[in-house]
Amino acid sequence: MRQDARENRERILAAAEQVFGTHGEAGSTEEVARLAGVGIATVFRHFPAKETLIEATLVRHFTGLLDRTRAAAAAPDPTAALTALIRDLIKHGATKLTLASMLGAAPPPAVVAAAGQVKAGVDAVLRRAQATGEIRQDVGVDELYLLIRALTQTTTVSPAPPAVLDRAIDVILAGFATGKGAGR
Amino acid sequence: MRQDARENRERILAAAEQVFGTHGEAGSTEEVARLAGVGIATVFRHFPAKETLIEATLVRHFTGLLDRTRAAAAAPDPTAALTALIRDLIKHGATKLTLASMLGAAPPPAVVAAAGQVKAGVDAVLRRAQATGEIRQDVGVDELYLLIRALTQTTTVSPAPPAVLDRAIDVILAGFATGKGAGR
DNA sequence: GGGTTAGCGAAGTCCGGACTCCGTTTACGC
DNA sequence: GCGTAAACGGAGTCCGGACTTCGCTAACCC
Repeated sequence: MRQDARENRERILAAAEQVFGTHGEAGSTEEVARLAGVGIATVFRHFPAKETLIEATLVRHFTGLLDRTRAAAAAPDPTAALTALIRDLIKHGATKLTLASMLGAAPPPAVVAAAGQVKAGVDAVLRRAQATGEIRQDVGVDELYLLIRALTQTTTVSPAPPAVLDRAIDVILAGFATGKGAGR
Repeated sequence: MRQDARENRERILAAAEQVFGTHGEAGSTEEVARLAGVGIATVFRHFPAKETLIEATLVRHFTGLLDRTRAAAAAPDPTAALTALIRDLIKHGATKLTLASMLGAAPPPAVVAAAGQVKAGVDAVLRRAQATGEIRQDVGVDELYLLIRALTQTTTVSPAPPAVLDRAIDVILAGFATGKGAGR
């Protein structure tokens, strides 16, 4: 592959993350092309269909999340690492997880695999924190991941004031701490 | 207004809630018409633009939520009422709150008003529960409403297993209970 | 029960966005 | 530098979905 082609591909993916992240799948391919500074034909040469472009954008995005998750797994204090990871995923890393809802019921295997790796990474961080006894044992990564996804998605669609989001995350963290049975 | 017109209007709104709730704003007007058992022109006669239809659907929906909220405000045990309301809004009542994200940055005043009433209703229930001392004082309705919206939206877009959702709600409820400072 | 008119549905028009064609440009090996 | 083929961009085509038109149907009033 020629070097300019490689560069364009990267610029298209970056533009796509921006556009689809902001407008959801309603974002148009032409907008992506304009933002990337290329012609629309170039977009379709690299990604034969809009769906392909979305898929590649998602995989790229999840790969970025995976890096953050890996870093958390290696941090010294397990519980602090977990809470920091939760904040991190919700506030910075996962800005465009909304994308995940764009493929509906049948996401392509590559995306499922990438998302699964991230979830597995979060699971590892969670278990390590549970082992310290500071985090409840009776909840698993499914619940945590659901909550992360939910807040990420919602704040992406309609941003909440940072202070509100912070306190909402506090509530979740308090709910995950030990010292209280199942809520009710 | 003639009686058949009124009936059709109601059937169209019910169909719209179904269609837009399932497919988001990607749902087509034609689909709504088919589900309502009327011609597409009838839909446009009652609601001159798709946006108008969506707006009316949202107001109708929020009105339904308001009823549930009012009922909770009148229930005997404040804390039990709050937890039940949270579950209720997330699991049954708010199935299509996703719609709320459909109008983007500038929702029509009627929708804002309807949503505001619901939020005020939730606030009343929350304050009553806080007065018992069983619910943390350092969080407000903003955080609660954000979490409800988040879970509602996410589970609408990609349903989570009921057991997972239940436990996730438990975590939130535990986070709202007193007996632990701000999470961290 | 008959006239009137609000209300109806099917068959359109129109537009925006996904995708293609083709003449031109430009990176890269010699 | 120059030939060549990979890569490009803009001007299309095509389709699906929002909205309109118009001849017909049937509720309501008397």
